[in-house]
Amino acid sequence: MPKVSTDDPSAAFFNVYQALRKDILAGSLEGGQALRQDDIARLHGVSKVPVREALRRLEMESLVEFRPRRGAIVRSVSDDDLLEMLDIRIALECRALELAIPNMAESDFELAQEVLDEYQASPDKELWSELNRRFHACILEPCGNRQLLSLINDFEQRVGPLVRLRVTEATGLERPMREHTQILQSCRDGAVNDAVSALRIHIETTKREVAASIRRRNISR
Amino acid sequence: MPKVSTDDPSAAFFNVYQALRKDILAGSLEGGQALRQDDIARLHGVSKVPVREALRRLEMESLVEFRPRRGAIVRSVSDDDLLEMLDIRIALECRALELAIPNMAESDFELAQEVLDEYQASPDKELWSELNRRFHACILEPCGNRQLLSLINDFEQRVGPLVRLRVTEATGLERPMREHTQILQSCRDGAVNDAVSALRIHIETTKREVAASIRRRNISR
DNA sequence: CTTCTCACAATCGTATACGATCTGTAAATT
DNA sequence: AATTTACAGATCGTATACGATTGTGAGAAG
Repeated sequence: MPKVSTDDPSAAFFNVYQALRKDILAGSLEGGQALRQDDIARLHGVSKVPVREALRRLEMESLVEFRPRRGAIVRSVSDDDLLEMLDIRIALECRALELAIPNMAESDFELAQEVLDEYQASPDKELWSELNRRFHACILEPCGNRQLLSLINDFEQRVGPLVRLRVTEATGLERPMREHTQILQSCRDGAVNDAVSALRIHIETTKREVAASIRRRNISR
Repeated sequence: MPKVSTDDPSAAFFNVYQALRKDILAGSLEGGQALRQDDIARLHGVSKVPVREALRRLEMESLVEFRPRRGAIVRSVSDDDLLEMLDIRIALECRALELAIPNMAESDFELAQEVLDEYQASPDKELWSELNRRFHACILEPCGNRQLLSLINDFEQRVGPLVRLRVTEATGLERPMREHTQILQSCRDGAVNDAVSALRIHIETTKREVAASIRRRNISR
């Protein structure tokens, strides 16, 4: 018996962290909601120490906010915050693509094309956002900059669900598909500037859609 | 008697966090060095709980690394990591400048010019890096994107000291001064593309200097 | 009926306590 | 002599305990 001891060393902290993060990103927890340490601890069958570590980590991610002597609350993402994050995403993804293109091999193009084909074939709206995510990951991954890819991934996880709430349903399949195809073609051609500006316009369009959605909601109040 | 109660609420955690962060960024703690929780706790006159919270926060910043059951160590920044961070800095600062220029007022130009004048007048090498930091902050601040500025600031704090170790002494005053002047002039002209590509070249030059320094060190081993 | 005061419950932030695991050293075995 | 085993000290990760602070509701004053 190996007795590999699958027991995670600092598992308690990490489990709480992941659970809270998942719930916050999924939107199950409303912004401003108080996160009582004792409750969370009991819920996960641990004590407060790992809970506080998890909350501190989430605080660093700006997912929760500590108020002195009043504990942690779920940080609500304002409209401005969301638009700011989209601007940052433009910066990060465009740079990544710029660095990625010179490194792309034929197999990268094929992989990206497969994702687009799957996209085309999928009637399921639920899958679109996942396929969109995979396409972006696919063309950016060759950049070889792990920290950059990690940053992009973090922002995607925070921005993605919020954007999906507003535009994915409305935007349809046609426009993103056309833009993705054009980006991939420019990558194939090694046309760095064309590809980057196509990607930039692609994300800027999303940003404008989000801004429009926000505008409409604010007007109709 | 106001009895404002200057006592910080969660001061213990924050003091430890800032002290450790300062030491790590300043390089007083070598990469790989073990950070013993009990020692740090005794040193700051607190218990382990705030220490662990501080370490978790530093872990999120990739400044320390937790090894299961073996505690935390100072994360050493590899040469590749440093070059990666400079690439990210290019992405972030160029985007910030692009967003900033349309928002710049005359007073912004004046402020930036003052920094450059101070630069010119300062014979003190120690001040150059600080003035360089202030110039960058100055022209990027009008972008109005708080999260972006915060990200840029984080990277500056991590990259700055490491870059300074290698290039500041060698590069002199003339080249940065010329590049800064040109960037500011393009900003004044509202020439966004010129300003951004000048800034990009400015940072890329730094990256090349760092890469050259690394190369030389590796060859002579 | 409204507003202020005050005590009590709830919660936070941190210290202390304790089992589990790791590391280093010295004896024991091959 | 080299490698393995055994044991002790150190350290980690977490649970429990406790003072401090803040919100809250009942009762008194206006």
